[in-house]
This record gives sequence, structure tokens and C-alpha cells, in this order.
Amino acid sequence: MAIEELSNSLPMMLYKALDTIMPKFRIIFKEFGITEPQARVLRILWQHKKIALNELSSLSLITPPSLVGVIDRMELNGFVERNNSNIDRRKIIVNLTKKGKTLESKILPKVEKVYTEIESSMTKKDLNNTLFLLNKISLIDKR
Amino acid sequence: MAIEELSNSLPMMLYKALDTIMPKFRIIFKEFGITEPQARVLRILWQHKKIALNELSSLSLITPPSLVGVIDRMELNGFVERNNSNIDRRKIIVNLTKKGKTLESKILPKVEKVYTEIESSMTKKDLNNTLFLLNKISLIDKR
DNA sequence: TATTAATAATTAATATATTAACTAAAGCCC
DNA sequence: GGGCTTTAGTTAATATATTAATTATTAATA
Repeated sequence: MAIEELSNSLPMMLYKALDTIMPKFRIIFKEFGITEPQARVLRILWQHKKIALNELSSLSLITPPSLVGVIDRMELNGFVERNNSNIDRRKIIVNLTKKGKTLESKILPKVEKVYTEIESSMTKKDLNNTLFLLNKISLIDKR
Repeated sequence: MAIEELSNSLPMMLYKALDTIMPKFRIIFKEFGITEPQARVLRILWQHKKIALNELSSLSLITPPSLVGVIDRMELNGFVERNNSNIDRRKIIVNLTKKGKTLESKILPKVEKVYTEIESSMTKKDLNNTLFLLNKISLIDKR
């Protein structure tokens, strides 16, 4: 590869990678009338069924102020519901509706297909190395 | 590292990495009253002095509709100016003002310091490998 | 227990991102 | 040269991101 490319900074290269692969996924999400942040929320709810909003924020990497709006719109579209916690009255429990659950079997296979396509473009080994190194970065102290 | 972390998808790990390192840079940008996209624009202008808006869009990875607003605000704050191209009347040439140029010597050293801090957290070799692999990803066909 | 500190969700204000559509100016092609 | 296509910049509408501030609750503690 050309040296100029590698002379780009880590932030720019991260954005560049996202800029390359995310459009492939967004095409799928659009088919089902959801956005990418909404898809991130759905993926988590497909695993947890119900989860407190603050935990959802941590797992989705969507900050609370943004997440409030994301959940608002997903609620309006009937994908999720808000409920109050009985234990801690400050907490809001977000849970999946049938409509939200239904999307799982429709979206996941298409997402997997794109993921396989990416793997085939860069070797499974490279992909694993990338994940390993990105994980290392994510463990750096955030302050 | 724990396996669960690596079981996250490539998109999520890319976001996680950005989520870890970008706050460190944003603190610097905020000191000088600029945002992160504005800093990306400045960094390019520090190298090119003047550049057509469409090229600036490609290099900054900021799409034209977003970039219009970014340049609007940077122009209002006196960091850049818009000029018309004599050759192609469709084109807008963005060029740096003295005020925008001045920021270079103030911001770059602090940015470099953070970058060095990141390097020290993960080995220069790991960082280079990461850039190498991210570059590979960015070369995947975007369609 | 009254007070204080910390947490969860939200609101507010501003800046960006995303997609589609639109205008003006080149480029092309016959 | 008139018509067609492409390109550059912009606008519009909606969704998110970012930072600071607010409200309600809970936890902590003197």
C-alpha cells in the first residue's frame, strides 16, 4: 500500500474504515425502516429482551441524551417499549415488542452476509488481528 | 483479553476505539473553540492553504451537505474564507485566514502529545499494524 | 434522620450526519 | 449550437451527537 495512506492519523483511519464498511450495512437497515443507531439498539435487545436504559447506553455506545431520542422514535415505530423499574424508580426499562423481535430473523442473515463479504475481502486472520488491536485501543484509559 | 470483547463486531469495535481516543483530542479542540470536524478541515488546510470544497470533502470524509455547514461556521468564526474559482465557476475554493493559520502552531503540539500518549499505551508496532489493517479495510469496495 | 453526594433520565441548545432533491455550470455528442 | 449527462455546491427534512444543565431518586454519611 502507498505510504501516504498510512501516514494518516489513527482517528482518520478509523473513520475511513467505518466510511468504507457502514454503507453496506445501512442499505440493509433502510430496507426495514431503521437507522444504524437503532440497529445497534435492536441487536442488544435481541440478546437481552429487556435492559435498563443506562446499560443500553453503555453497550450501544450511544450517550444518554442521544439514546433518549433514538428510543423515542423506536417506540413511536413500535419496535420497543418503555417501562418503569419496580426496584429503582429512577430507571427506565427498555424492552422489545413483537414487531422488534420479528426483525431479528430478517435482518441478521443479511448482516451476516455482508460480514462474510468483508471477511472474504481481507482474510479472516487480518480481521481477527484487527479486532484484537482495536480491542487493545479500547482498553486505553479514556481520560 | 476476554473473548466476549472480541466477539463484538468490527463496526462496534471501530466505534469503541474512536470512543476511547477521540475525547482526548476533543478536549484540545474545545480549548480553541473548534469542533472535531472543524479540526479535520483545519488540518487539511494547514497542508493545502487553499482547496476546492469537493476535494476538501473527500479528504476530510465529511459529505458535502455537512461540509457546507461546517465551512459556514468556520467562516463566521474567521478561520476560513470562501472564494470562487476562475477556472470552473461551479467550484468554491476554501482558503485559510491568518486566524486559521495561527491555530496550527498552537494545536498541533498538543495533538502530537496525545498521539504519543496513545503510542505509549499500545506499542508503536501495534499502532502501525493497526494502521496497516485499517488501510486494508478502507480499500474494500464501498458498494 | 437531615443533609449531602451520586445516579438515571431527561431537556435544551448547538453542531453534524444522512438522504433526497435542486440549481447552476461544465462536458459531451450529434 | 441544442440537447443530454455529469459535476459542484447548496437546500431541506429528519435523525444523531455533544455538552451543559435540570429533575427525581437513591445512596451515603455525619
